[in-house]
Amino acid sequence: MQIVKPKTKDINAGDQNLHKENIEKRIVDRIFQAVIEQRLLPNTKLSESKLCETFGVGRMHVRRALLLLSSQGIINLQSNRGAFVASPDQNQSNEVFEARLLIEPTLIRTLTASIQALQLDDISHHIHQEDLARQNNDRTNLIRLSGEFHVKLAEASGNTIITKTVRQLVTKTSLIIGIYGSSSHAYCADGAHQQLLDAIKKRKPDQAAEIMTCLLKQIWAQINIDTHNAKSETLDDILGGSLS
Amino acid sequence: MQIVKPKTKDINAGDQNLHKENIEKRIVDRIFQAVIEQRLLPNTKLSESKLCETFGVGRMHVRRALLLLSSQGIINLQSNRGAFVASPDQNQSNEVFEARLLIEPTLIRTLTASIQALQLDDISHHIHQEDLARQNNDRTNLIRLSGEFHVKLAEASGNTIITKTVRQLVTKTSLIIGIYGSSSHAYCADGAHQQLLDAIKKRKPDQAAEIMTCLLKQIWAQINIDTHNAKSETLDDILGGSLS
DNA sequence: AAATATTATATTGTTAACAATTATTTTTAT
DNA sequence: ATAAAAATAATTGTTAACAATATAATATTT
Repeated sequence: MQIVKPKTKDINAGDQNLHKENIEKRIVDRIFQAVIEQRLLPNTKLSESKLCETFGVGRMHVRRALLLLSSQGIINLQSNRGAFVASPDQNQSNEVFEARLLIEPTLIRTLTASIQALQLDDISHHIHQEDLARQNNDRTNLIRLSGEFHVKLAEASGNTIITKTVRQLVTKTSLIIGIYGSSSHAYCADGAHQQLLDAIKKRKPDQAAEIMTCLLKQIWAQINIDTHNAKSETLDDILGGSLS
Repeated sequence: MQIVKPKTKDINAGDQNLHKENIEKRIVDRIFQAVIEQRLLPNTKLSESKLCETFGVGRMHVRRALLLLSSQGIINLQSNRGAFVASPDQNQSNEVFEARLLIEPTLIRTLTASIQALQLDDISHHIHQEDLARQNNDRTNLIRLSGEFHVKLAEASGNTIITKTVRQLVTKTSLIIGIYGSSSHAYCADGAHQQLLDAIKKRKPDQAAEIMTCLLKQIWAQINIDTHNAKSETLDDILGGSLS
């Protein structure tokens, strides 16, 4: 028997080849992250050539990534015009909160029974970081951490389908807050996450679910208030100041 | 002012141009449908050239559609090998049922309060069709109708996010049944859908949610039984018959 | 004849050129 | 100077050729 001919590709297959298959998904993740952190605001145009430069990939991969983002409602693809970060209207915003209210309280309820001590510690540490951001009035980080808290809870379920769905909803929530949220009330109420954690630790599923419900409803209500205020302000802006 | 030059494209823009922007999504829907109806079985290879012929579109659109299907877990893309209809393993199967148990009972509970008479009639008619299929031992149609029943309920919520999520879960369930389900118990129990409808009509949210929970658990349990049986059969097959 | 090696074929992955459309700038006319 | 028209540039959409890989078929060796 002869010596097996080494396949040059497999030998030097380090990180590059491992990830080469998921270029589109990596681009999608990066854009997701930028949306969550509100570095990418609604209606921002995502031109193909710029994305090619940014990520150092060919146009094909960028276009495929944009298709994926479009299918998840994070961007809108306009024919012959390009890709724009989504700008959810009132109706879409309601859909997001309805979906979150449908999923997350029940998720917490089931989680209360199954969650492990290690995961609880991780979440506890996360809440501490949120507190720091709040103390420093670091709004950007606070929005990101608030969102990631909910994703972390979903991850604790160990269910990748649920995790993916929640991440999508959280990302859209970031967009909604970016559009409609005032600077004052754009994230989860102070202490709510700690209360949630306590209820889980005490293994009180109904209480935990109730806190989650209140939390989400509060954000939703605040956004509706902000929207209402923003609309009247906008009207003034459009009509302009005094005529003198 | 001159007469505006007519744009030839817009004038004859019938069905063709209207839909031309969503070629990928239309391909995705067709493949979804084929999976739900179990015409496309797990591990079936979807070659690009054949799909091009089938749908009469270019390779680019097919490849983009395959990417979307892959991102939803309906197919697997293997590098340089092609696209294969997903074949969920035990773990993925559990994730699907856990997700359905998380979403659908709560969905029904909220639906009980909000659903309209017209939608109830539509669902009633749907159940009648299911009964017909059952009487005729038309397993293929029964699986399709059973799945569509759950999608119809999601649609009744008026929430496109929920609808999309449920459709995805139902489609995966069809795959799972295709793999693990025996011919006898591969769809929702007889009468369960009618019971569900009755509970909704009587505006009993808890009862409706409970029925849905039982229904899903029953399918899940049956699949686990079937899987167990299938495994021992497979072992015999692999080892072969007597040695004489 | 069976197993391996080699060649040929078919399929997927990528790139680059081209076509179609939109956005921008320049020109022209009032 | 302003507004419409024309020309230019930039961007997106599509196609087709090419490269890389895997599968199938053929030939070779033991």
